[in-house]
Amino acid sequence: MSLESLIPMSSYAPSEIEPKWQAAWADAGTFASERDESKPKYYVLEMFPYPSGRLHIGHVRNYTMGDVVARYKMSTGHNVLHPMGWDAFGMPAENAAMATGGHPSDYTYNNIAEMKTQMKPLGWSLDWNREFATCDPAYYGQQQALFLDFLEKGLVYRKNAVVNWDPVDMTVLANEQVEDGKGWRSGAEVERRELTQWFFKISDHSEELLEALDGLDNWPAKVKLMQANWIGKSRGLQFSFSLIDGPSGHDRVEVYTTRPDTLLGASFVGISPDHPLAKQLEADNPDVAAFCADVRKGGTTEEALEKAEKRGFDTGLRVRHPFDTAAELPVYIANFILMDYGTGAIFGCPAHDQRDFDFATKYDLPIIPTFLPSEDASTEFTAAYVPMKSEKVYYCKGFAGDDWQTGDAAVDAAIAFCEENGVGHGVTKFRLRDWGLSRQRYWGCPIPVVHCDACGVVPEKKENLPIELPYDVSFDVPGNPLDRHPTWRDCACPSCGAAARRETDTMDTFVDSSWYFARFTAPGATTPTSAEDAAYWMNVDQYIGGIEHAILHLLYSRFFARAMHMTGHLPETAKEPFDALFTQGMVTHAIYTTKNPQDGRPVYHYPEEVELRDGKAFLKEAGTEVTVIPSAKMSKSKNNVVDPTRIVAEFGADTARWFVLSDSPPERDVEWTAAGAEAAHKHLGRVWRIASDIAEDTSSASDADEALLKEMHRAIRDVTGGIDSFGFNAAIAKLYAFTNALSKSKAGSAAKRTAAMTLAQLMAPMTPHLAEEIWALLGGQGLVIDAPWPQVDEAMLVDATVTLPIQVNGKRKAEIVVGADASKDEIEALALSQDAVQRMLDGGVPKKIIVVPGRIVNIVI
RNA sequence: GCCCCCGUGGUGGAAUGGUAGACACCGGAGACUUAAAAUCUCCUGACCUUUUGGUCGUGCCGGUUCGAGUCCGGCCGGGGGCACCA
Repeated sequence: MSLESLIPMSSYAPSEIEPKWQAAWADAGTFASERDESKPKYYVLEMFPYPSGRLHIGHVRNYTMGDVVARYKMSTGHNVLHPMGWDAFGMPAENAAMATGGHPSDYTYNNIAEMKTQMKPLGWSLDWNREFATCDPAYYGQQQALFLDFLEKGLVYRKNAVVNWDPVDMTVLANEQVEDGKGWRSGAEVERRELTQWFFKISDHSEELLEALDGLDNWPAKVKLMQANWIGKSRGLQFSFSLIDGPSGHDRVEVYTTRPDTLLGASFVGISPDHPLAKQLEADNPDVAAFCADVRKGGTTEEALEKAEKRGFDTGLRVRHPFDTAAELPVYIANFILMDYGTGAIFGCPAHDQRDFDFATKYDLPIIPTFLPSEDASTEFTAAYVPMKSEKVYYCKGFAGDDWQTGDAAVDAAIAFCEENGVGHGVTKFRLRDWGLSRQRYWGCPIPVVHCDACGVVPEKKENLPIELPYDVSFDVPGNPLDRHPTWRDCACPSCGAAARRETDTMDTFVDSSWYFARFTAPGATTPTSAEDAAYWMNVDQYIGGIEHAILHLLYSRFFARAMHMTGHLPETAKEPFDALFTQGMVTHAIYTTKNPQDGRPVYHYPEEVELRDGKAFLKEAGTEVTVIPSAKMSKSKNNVVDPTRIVAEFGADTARWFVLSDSPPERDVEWTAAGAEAAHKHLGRVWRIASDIAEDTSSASDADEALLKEMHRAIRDVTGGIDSFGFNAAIAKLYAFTNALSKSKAGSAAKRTAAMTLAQLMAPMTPHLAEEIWALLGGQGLVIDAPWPQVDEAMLVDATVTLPIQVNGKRKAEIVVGADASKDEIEALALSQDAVQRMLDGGVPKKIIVVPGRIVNIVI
């Protein structure tokens, strides 16, 4: 035995390979992006992270998907922009400051440094030269400049809006800080309170934001549908009920309805507790005031309002029905009517609206049907009758149009009739509300305006930007530290120079994330964007992020792009900033739990404490059986968070990257399993071994060469198609199949080398380090990332014969192999001659034979 | 409550309306090894059947079609969003 054979054979060692190639890319400046008019540009962007300080496996999946696209586009000759930054303002930093006494700024920048350290080893093709955090004064100063331009253009205004008010902590709470209508710290019952706040006029753009959805061909249909429903365009009738003996200044109640065809079924009028009439009554009547105060308890979310028990207060006031003048309807203040939508007042038709039906039942109001499923009027109503508007129904109390007509037709007819008779007019309304951007918090972008006793609200001068957050603040008491800072609020009025006060509200963090994609095109510009860079790099060709952002972030960004165009910061072509959108699923992980024997409460165990035997899970130390909750969202408190840093240390970045892409379709959730990660690692080791063997192979050409090369071209076709269509899991399945074919092939060394180098190229977007290593091992020129993407030779995809399944009455009975150019008659004859078919026919004649060329034959008997 | 999505073997999943279960995990058998690990080969939806083969099968119920996991209607279950979490 020679000494050499005692030395263990070298093996796949990601800890050596990965830093080496990362250094090689850095040395070559591979990912630094600059304008280059000679190449087509490609801008790929993943939603930037909140710097929590810990990289999450979900981030790994998100950024690896973007990385696959970026690297693939680099290989197809594109000048790729793939930047990274930090969505760095927000509540967690303030909460941390309150909990630990630190400063939000220190907390945030430490987290950024920490997370960046964890991100680097993953080998993502990011251009770190363009990095910024939204809490950098250089960034938010430009955001303040945008705000001032929007203000000047009339895109921003002030009005009153309700917030969650914690009466004990004397502070405004976020929705997530309200639990069951109570403040999360104080436990006090939250009240809805009005404050004057800043708003973006997004509702002016409702129609356009809705219509432009049609042009977003590369957005998921579900996201467009959700946005369309959110914008909520509706056509209806707006008209007034005249008020009988109303308080002074109130002689009518203006209502909006999308179902004017049910007007003769009205049995009450409901107004929002925030309606001017309700406020007037509240001031005069202690009972009304008590009811309104009670209704204002609890949070402000639509969910809370909708789920709350439907309650009303009979004001004693009556209105006259516009058509049935004998009828008087009671006016209720009702807790389920929103002041923000329509006119803040409705009429209730209990027969055709379940909510109104419940309300009428509760307060003993009449239920008057206006249409029925048949002309038989004797049916008793136990629930509201709400057919599809496209369904024809019989109008027993119609006042316009035919007796039998669809709801849609009846609405149109009713609006026309009402307009002719001077009862209101048809109007189009949108559900979309203006975007309230004021936050009564420290850790956000200061709103650059000044309050002057003489001049009112005055915009800050641009040369004074950025209005920086003061560092010397404390978080020992609840509330906004800017409000109680001794000097920061004090300033001179930009208009008259008199002593004035700064606005202490900061901006919603959605503002920060509504234009960062534009800033990445010129992160150092002394204006929000640079015209040349924006023109070259915009739009984002591929945007990737979580489905949880389907509505708000994406809608706000679409609005911002329009507003930035109106103020000269983006070209017209960038009004829809994201050409293609992909929404990826979460990474989940099983939760392992046992019950505490004392109190029966769940105890959560780390995956490392658990071992699996016979399909069951047990605690390693105690041997106790553990309950497994599969596919749960990762949560620190449930001890089921997978730490990418540990995975990279154990298996390498390529394994982590390969696994998060391999098992599930990218738009769906993927469950992280230790077994899956190990399997991915084994496979990469196998690829490495196969390539190493091929590097030393010297066999001559064989008749297996062509089969291998045909397999290779099929792999090129399928992997390329998989990446193009975000079918990463399917692409990886093809790579497994191709690797199996390569491993079993008896082809000569030249063909195998070609196949293995192509395999390296096809794997490079997913496992770039291993791909570079194999490429170098097999004598590839330069870096694999610089090599042009392999091309399919169509001639290599053609097969001489094709296998067709034969069905009888839609069930597969046999299979035939025919020439690729076989005629229909030949195929029919061969299909009929099959034993199984003859048996089924039993001497009879088929009724019909369907031949789908290249696909299937179906014989109907 | 409202809007949107998803549901396929023991598991993750594949499948332009055209052979359901590709590819992988787990499990089983074998090869190699003194042994183990690693690696390699084969098997692996359920039920019936000696082989051959047959029947059932994509959450549930119904429909369209020569043909449905895929399209339509209704239900059940899970997830996302609901405007101050990011």
